[in-house]
Amino acid sequence: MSVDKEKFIKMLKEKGLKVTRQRLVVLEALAEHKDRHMTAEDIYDLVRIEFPEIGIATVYRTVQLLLEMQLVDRIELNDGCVRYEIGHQFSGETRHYHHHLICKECGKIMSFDDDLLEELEKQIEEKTGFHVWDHELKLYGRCRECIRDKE
Amino acid sequence: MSVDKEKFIKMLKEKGLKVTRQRLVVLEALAEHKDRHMTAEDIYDLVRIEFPEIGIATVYRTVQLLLEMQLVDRIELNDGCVRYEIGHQFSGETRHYHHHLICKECGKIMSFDDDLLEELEKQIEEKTGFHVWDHELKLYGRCRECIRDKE
DNA sequence: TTCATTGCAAATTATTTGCATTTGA
DNA sequence: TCAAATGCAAATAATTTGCAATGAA
Repeated sequence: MSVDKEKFIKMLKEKGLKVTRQRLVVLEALAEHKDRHMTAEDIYDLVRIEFPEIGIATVYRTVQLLLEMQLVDRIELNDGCVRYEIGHQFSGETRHYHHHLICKECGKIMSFDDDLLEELEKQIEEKTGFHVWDHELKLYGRCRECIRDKE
Repeated sequence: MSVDKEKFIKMLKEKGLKVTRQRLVVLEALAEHKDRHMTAEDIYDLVRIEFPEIGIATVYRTVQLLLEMQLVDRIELNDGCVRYEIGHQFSGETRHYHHHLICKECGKIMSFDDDLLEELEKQIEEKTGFHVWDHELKLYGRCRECIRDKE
């Protein structure tokens, strides 16, 4: 965690931006809940526990900044809510393939990593001339637990 | 186009719902602009040309109905707008794999069909026990035209 | 000190809802 | 005829913005 924080601080300074407690606290909340895929409200609620004075506008502004810095990713699960998760890039990986398994029954979201789409990207580039930079894959279905509970 | 309309009318009647001009006009707008990936506002603007009395609430309600009937799909391109497109199912295909190539430069959205992910789905089911019903894939990058213009 | 950042409240945007009126079956 | 559907306007929800006060460099 603290390594991530150092990186963030360095990046802020390089950009001539200020290192504020608000910014650090929002980043921490995201880093400590990689799995939760939080909305801005979720982050706000979490962050207020240790920083009650923070305003939700600051959370939105910080999340926006983190998106621009490519430290977090934005996900929409077609339920109308925008969610944020700490970028895989940030966790030390080279290219960030963040795919999601979304259970339509319990709403749980699982992440998984895979390189299978590189072949597909290559084919698309050859066929259409479209150059792929990044992709996002969502798989909807039923998770193991929900399948078991229904049997 | 008219075949689609007949199918929709049949489905409405089966559900005991009424066939209204508003519903037909919204469906038509979507069918005639498969490629446009329109927001509710876009549909509203289009539909008002030939039906100025229509209210935007009716557009929202109709689109909602079409989603429930699985005649249209919902897409979010991570630009904050919810968009709708006539379902591939509706166009006669069996399973609807609607993938999108999104150009980050000009914003153009291209659809393409592919079955390559069936193998991936199989692997996921084996490894995680998650049963996949449907998937959605978005590929971000630069389209052929934008690449050419920059050279 | 000094300008970026913040918190607050008001504004904006997208979508939904209540209700009186209209309309399709 | 009569419940379902519509249009309108008001309500809600999510996000953004203006601005005076605050705080990091």
